[in-house]
Amino acid sequence: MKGNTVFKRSYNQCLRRLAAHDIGAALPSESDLAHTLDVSRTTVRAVLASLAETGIVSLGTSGRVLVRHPVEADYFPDMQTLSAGAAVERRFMEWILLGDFRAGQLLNAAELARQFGTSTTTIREYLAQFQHVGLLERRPNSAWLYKGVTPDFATEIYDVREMFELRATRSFIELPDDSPPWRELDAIEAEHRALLANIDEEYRRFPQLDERLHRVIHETSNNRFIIDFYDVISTLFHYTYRWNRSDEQQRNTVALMEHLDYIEALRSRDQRAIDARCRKHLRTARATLARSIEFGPFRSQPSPVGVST
Amino acid sequence: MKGNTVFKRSYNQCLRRLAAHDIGAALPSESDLAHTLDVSRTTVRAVLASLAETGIVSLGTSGRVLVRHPVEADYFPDMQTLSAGAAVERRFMEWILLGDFRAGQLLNAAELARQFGTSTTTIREYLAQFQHVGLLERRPNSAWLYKGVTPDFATEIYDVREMFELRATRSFIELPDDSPPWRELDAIEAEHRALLANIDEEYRRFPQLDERLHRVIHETSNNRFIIDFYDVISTLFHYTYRWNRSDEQQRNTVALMEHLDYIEALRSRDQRAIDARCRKHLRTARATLARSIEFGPFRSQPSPVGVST
DNA sequence: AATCTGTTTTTAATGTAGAAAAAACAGCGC
DNA sequence: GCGCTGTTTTTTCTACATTAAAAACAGATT
Repeated sequence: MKGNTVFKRSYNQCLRRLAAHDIGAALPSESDLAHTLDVSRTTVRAVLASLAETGIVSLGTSGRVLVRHPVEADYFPDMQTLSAGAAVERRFMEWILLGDFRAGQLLNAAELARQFGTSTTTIREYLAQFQHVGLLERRPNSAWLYKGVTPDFATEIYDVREMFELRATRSFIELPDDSPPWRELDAIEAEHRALLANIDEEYRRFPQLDERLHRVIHETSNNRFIIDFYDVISTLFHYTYRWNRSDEQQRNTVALMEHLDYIEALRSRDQRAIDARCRKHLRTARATLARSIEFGPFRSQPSPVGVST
Repeated sequence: MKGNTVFKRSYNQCLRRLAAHDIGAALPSESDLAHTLDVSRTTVRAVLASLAETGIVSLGTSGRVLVRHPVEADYFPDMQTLSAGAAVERRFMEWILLGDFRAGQLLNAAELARQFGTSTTTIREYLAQFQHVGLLERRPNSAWLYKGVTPDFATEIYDVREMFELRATRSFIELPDDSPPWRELDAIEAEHRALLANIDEEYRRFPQLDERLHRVIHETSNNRFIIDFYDVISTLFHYTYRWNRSDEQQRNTVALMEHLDYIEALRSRDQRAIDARCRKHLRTARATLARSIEFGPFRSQPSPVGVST
């Protein structure tokens, strides 16, 4: 039937909020909570009922009142707070990109469902979505084909990425200096310098910063296709990044410097300079991905499940 | 449960082939048929069994033999030969793009299922696919939002289209003159001239020719993202084309001429000329879409309410 | 040995059911 | 009127069941 992950997530969120309240303080109204937790009042009521049952809140004379602070054991495990679909997405990405899975192999929906502990319906829905990442191909009335993160794939995705990012810089430099994206760029630049100053310790923070820089640029494009495509890139790189950890600090340092050059070019608002710096950085990133593909995913835990040839 | 559309489609295909056979002639082997119809032998056997039952073939001394030629009544209606998913796709596109449906409206899966005569599962799977066309937005645990074919949408889709098509011309002109895409271009050009010579009668054939030209160019890109995107464009335009039929012949004539210029530029392999002609044509096409949006879909199915003006 | 056909086993497509969540409704207090 | 809570109605989500189609298996025929 239907999992109650929304309830569990809301319950946990609610507990976190209550931790800041004083004992005996009155809780906000149901509609209020519904709005802050971004769920329906129906769910809020279920949460409140459950909290009352656990004895964390109780009905005082004028509304609900906090009886005791929540402890660690009151929370639901984090794993259970992802919706079935989101859970499948994560497990699937890890399985396909970090596991022992080769281009050209066929996927079996029933097998995956068993392994991930969900129904085939959920698996199917997710696989269908995943087609658009370009890694899966559906063969009607038959299995799914994994096309693999091959050199061809890298070329294709980077060709599009370059077009889109260059285009996005055009809209970026149209914005006034005091617009939110430029403010964000200031912050990003500052973080770059901070990170470079302490690169030996913190070089692992690079991917998160990289994502932030490229995303703020893409988002100014105001183009849903460009932004959606960046979501694909972002997800993908989150996983392929782990394939090759050799020279990681060295590579991140280079990329950070390229970012600073790129940012400087953006500030100059000189299209030619921007194109040059952007292209240069993406060339480096493309080469990094190409190397990662040579390495391939770690073979730490080969799983023979759901595989056929 | 599961529709038998594969069976019906194969049955019809089989009948079409038999029409060319002589009475008494032996049929090909099962595996042979399975290969030519591109289905499994299981399906072929079901078709053959059904044909035997209808008396169209019978088991002679040495294999199956054609008894009588099929007549019109033997075929299944074409409508039934689309898989549930494909049928929903078509009905949905017609409903959303040709029907009275406004940007910002919410879609109700159960309602759609009832209206289309399928299950909610099928509807859901299709709606999920449809997100990436950029016209629908999913709101978890709630309805789907139709974002509408708005001027913004037109701008966004054409911005990407222009980038992609220009990029595709780069790979196109790399190919040798005698490669299949250039052969196809020759054929397309010839059809353009033939159509222009008889434009008064045949101007309605333009969309099909337009699709052929742009597709052959996009496909040489060898980039799955570019090709997938052209599928989106192609589907979309197939429907929005019907929104505005004023000056149709005039508009098609202009577009055909622009195509010929574009083709000429491609032959010259001069990038600058190609860019100019391609951009010019896409500008025209973009303006046509913009005009269509002004007209909107509210013409094909006049509302049953009130009197005509 | 290779190809054909008859049979059995798997797997994907899709409808249905039931729980969770949202949305709508209704009465109450101010 | 406005916001709050209790109740009822819809709608989405997801497990499961069932059938169509594919794939695998096996004997027969050339």
